[in-house]
Amino acid sequence: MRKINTRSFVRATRWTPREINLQILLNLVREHEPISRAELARRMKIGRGMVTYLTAELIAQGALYEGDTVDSPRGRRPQMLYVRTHDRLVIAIDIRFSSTYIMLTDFSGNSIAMETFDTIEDLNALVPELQTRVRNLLALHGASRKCEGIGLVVPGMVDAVSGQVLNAPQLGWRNVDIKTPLEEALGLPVHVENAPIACALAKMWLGRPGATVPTDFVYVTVSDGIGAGVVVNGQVVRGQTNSAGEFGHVPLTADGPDCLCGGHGCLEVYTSNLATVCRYLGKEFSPATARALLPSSGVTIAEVVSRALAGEARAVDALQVTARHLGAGLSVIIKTLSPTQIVVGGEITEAWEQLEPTIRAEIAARALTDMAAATPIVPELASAYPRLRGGTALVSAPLFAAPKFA
Amino acid sequence: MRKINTRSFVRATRWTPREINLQILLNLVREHEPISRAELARRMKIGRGMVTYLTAELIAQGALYEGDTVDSPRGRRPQMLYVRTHDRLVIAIDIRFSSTYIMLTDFSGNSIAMETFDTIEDLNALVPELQTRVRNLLALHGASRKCEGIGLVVPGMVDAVSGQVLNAPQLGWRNVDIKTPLEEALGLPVHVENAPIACALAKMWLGRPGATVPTDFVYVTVSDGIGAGVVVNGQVVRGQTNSAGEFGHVPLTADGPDCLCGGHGCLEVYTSNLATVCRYLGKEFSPATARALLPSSGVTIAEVVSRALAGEARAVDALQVTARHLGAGLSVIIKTLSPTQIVVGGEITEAWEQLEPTIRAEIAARALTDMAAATPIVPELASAYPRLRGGTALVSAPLFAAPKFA
DNA sequence: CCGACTTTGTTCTTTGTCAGAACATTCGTG
DNA sequence: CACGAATGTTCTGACAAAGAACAAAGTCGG
Repeated sequence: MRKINTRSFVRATRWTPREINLQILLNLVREHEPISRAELARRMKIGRGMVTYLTAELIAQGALYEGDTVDSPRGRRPQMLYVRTHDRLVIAIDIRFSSTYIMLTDFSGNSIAMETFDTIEDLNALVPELQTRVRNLLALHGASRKCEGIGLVVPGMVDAVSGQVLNAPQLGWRNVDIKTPLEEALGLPVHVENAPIACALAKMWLGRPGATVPTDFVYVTVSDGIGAGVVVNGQVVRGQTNSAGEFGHVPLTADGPDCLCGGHGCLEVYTSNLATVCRYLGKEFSPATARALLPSSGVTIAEVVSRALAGEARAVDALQVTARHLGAGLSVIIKTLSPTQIVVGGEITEAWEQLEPTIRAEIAARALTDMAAATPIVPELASAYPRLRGGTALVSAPLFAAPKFA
Repeated sequence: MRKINTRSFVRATRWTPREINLQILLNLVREHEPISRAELARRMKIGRGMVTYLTAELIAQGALYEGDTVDSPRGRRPQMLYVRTHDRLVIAIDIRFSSTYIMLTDFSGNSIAMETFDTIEDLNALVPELQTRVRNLLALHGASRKCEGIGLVVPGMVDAVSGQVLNAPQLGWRNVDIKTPLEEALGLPVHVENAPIACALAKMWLGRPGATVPTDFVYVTVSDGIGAGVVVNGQVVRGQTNSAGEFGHVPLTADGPDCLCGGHGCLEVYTSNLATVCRYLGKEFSPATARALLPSSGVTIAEVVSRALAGEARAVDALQVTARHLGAGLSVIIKTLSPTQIVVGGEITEAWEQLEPTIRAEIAARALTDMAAATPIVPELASAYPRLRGGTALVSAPLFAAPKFA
């Protein structure tokens, strides 16, 4: 039950049913590809004539294409329909604290080529660098295929409407508009988004075909900070100030270690990668000491994880404590949003077999109901490049999204 | 950007634009009443002919009615349209721990008559009692007006689809189906809903005409427990298990007092009315002692509030501590959902002038951004009967909700 | 090999709504 | 009292949805 906003509604016209049904059809093909017109007609409960009509338009638009006919037990052999993905390209860019990743993918997120370079914080240097690299990538691998846009993923708050980066502390960016100069430099539409939200979008829109895709879930990223992309009713929750999902700064204790946010005992000071590495090194965690200590120590979270996997007791213990606090944090999410699942991303997921029992036990101990205790917690490995997949989703998803009416 | 759920979509038909535009029209009348056809045509950017056609259908349905013509500076005098509310009745029922309230209202929530009786937990006795009382109310005040349904508000989790009360600890109900027997007894549709959600629905659907109605907010109820109704994008968030919004059991400290939920240091053990009264009495709070102590002490939360308003230091202090913790709890809501406003309901709001500065200060100290710190916190007085208004909204809102497509 | 049957896909006709023009109504004004 | 201006109604054309009829392309059994 949704309330109509009488200040910004979209009135239906004579072509509205067409728009809606085209979009439903497109999504049915996406999720059941390959699929025949007759099967689509059955699923949509419309006549085959209508399907012919609608598919013709989508094929003309270049959204679908016809494949071969396939065998059928009897009767005329159906002609299969596919979503056009392989010759529609997307540039996904993931800007992180130390490195920036650029990936050329097709429309469904398959990687074609990837590059990395040291992150450049200065916009005046970054944009030309991106410009040459993107042009090279497209010249080398683009062939005759068209690039449909750029998805830029940033570790910080992004304004959904303008695409401005409101605040990205790791890059020192505040109210930075990278969208406009990049669009001018490359002549392609640029979509900018916060990393956890982009990861959530990838999960929702680029799931493996056939897999049940959740429409109510939370994607929690564990890296230098803790972020979350919240999806409710198949829609991302941004909140009034684009700052929804800051579960990293929910306090677990009133008197815990100080946090950069000004609070104390935030989830982040117990479970961020910085905190885990500090714990491994046997040092008290504080944001200041962590920044100073870690680079000099030469120990990274990946190192801690691999030592834990190798069985080193100190590393295992450090991760166990992280898991316990993470479980406490996730149970806050379960209590407040009751999602159908929680996806956890970040380097520590490589050691998921060690973490999971502890996380689950912690959640079970704190859950209000049995069903809440059983909320699936799903790891996503860093090797799947979730942020870059998110970049692709930023460009491709809008073309599959539900039209907005009323 | 919403994802289409390909397992449960609603296909558009030839009548879809009509359905959508009828609903937009109805809502425009609701919010701008009285309003003429010509004005509606301008607001919807359609021809006046279309408006005549659509309003004729709504008038035939009994959703609108024509009022008098009014003066205009020049030209033909416009004929005003109104939403039919005064002769469409709703029975709102609020079942609470000690008392049950029944209110007969019109469609927009105006009270016509009200009754109270001691709550009966036994369903076999409760349903006949409600049956006779509702029949009497309708016979006395109903006149020739039609009652459109019953909105039943319950302190506990309710399954959105079946209307079953899954768990209402204050009433000792577990998987209780009150909807079916009540519908059979009275021959009217019955809508059952959890109290904080019902309050949120009332806020969204029965706001004063002209007031800006929020579509992203959280309604927090402070009573024997802490509950919350979460509204995102104009839709209530129920979560997988109808247990979203349990902010009352978010822990503020890891080692605080035990809570009934099995956790420790939950928001509820610091800010519920039981906790506040215990604090006033100078007793350590625990759920068991509170239940035992409070009835014998004879002190209620209303008493503590009125003593605080009279300036009694102990009462003022008890409420200040509650306010401090409540501020901490609300800042969790702000961080995780970033709503455009938070509405606080419950007896303690009578002392809002004392509470507000403390709550605001606590939120400001914990907020991540200036805008988050400025999130409006709005009190709703118990004297406005928010739960009963919620009961009315349960019946009337569905008739104004946006149709679901794609 | 051929006709009966089955299923897919296309084309054509009917139906009903949207959209906009034309028209009727009702007021103020010179 | 004609005229302009605004509101409200009616009429007509255009066009998409719905569904029937038809064409296409296969299997199967005799």
